[in-house]
Amino acid sequence: MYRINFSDFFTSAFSVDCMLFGYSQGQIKALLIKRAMEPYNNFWAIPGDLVYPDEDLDEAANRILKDLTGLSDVGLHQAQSFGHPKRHPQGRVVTVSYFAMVRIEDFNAKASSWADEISWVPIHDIPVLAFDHNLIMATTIELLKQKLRVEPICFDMLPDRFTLSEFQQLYEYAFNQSLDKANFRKKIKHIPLLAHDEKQKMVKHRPAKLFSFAKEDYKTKVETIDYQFKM
Amino acid sequence: MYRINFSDFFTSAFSVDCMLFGYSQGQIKALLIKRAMEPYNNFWAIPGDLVYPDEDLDEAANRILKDLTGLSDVGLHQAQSFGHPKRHPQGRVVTVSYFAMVRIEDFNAKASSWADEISWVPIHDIPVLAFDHNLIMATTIELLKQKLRVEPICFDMLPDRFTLSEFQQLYEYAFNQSLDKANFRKKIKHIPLLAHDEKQKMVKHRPAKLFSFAKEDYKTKVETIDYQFKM
DNA sequence: GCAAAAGTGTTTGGATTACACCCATGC
DNA sequence: GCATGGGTGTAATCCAAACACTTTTGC
Repeated sequence: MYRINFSDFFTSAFSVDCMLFGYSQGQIKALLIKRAMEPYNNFWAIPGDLVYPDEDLDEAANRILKDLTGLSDVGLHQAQSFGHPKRHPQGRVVTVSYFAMVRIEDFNAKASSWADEISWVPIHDIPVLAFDHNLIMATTIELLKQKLRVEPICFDMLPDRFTLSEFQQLYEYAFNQSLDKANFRKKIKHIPLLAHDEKQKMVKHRPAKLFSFAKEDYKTKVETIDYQFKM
Repeated sequence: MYRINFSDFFTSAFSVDCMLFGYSQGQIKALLIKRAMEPYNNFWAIPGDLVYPDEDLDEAANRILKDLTGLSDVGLHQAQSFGHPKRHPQGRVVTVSYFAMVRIEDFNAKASSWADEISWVPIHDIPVLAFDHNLIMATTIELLKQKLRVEPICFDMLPDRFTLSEFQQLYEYAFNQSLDKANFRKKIKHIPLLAHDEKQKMVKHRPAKLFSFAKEDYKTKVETIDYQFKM
């Protein structure tokens, strides 16, 4: 029935690659680590790790995220799986890629046992990476962009309180096109935002109003009316 | 560094589940097989198989498709991976789900070594399935619906020559809502279709014109202008 | 002629676009 | 006062929904 023994199928390992995306200085950035071990020693890579035999995929992704950032309860999104037989030099390792959005300012990502250096790199300037990580990165960034269009995940990257221009610039960077300010503001009218009395400070022009995303209102809208976030 | 030996990670297997979708009698249907072996003997299940240690994931998906239908060169779409440690009773098996569209009339799907019965089941009437296949099926159907909105994959399910009403009914069934005929025809104006002189036959009403999807024109449009299929 | 579905035109209101203009702040 | 972005209004246009109507076939 099979050309090998049944038990010979149970000789593979799994890893989870966990992409972190954040937003700062008008750019969407991905967290990369510099590997401090073979193979691909000293190459930039996507944070990832092997999955324990008794661990669920989501669990492993959360563990890696926790190790790297100290954060838990971050919304994780599964992207794609990659399984070329030769993709890992030390054996058959199929990897499942995940991604999550974080606020870069909220924490200090720390080097962990597998890395001695980390860096936030703009998604439009990704260098050559270890393994097949360039393929994984490119595929995942495409998925991120798709989700930016239909889910309010941008607010997980923006600061808790943000200006409408910051919001706009995020989309301008993601889709690499400039948008008309007035039209952008009309387009987002449907999104439940909370306007604060607080204003921007220390800017040498008219200070902008600060907003936050009204998550609860959003959830209610989704459940009650047939609301679909759209950008 | 790890709480188990490095070699103990290489004790897992992975499988590929390969959902086939087709369209007949106004319904989108999925191909299910009745298992003819333990575990879950006699349960309906998604066709799938273990992946050989030297086989890529896409390759395995193509192999299963070929075994089942005799078809190759079918557009396969990767959906999601499922890895709960207890999802398979015989060991750690992570599964990657794929789906593909086929023309049900074009071939006779045949029972294979793992199944003695197969059936095309409307996606709105899926029974209880083996393993965690209900979860996999539901997730994949959602993805199918998403792709129906932004990629011309419906034409892989429709007959080579179809009427505009058949086309419309496919979307009506998928999204479970009726659509206005006149408006539907305006909405699809942007899709490159080829009108044939041929007409529907053997119908007791005005025969409808037959169309096919102009795949080459579509590709050109995507490459030259910034065209995006949208439904 | 009648039933049934194919196929088309018109009106309306809401969204999208381009563009112009005013406002508040630091220096 | 001026530079810099914040913030808003308007008119033209496109698009989608609702609905009515004509056409072609079998019986």
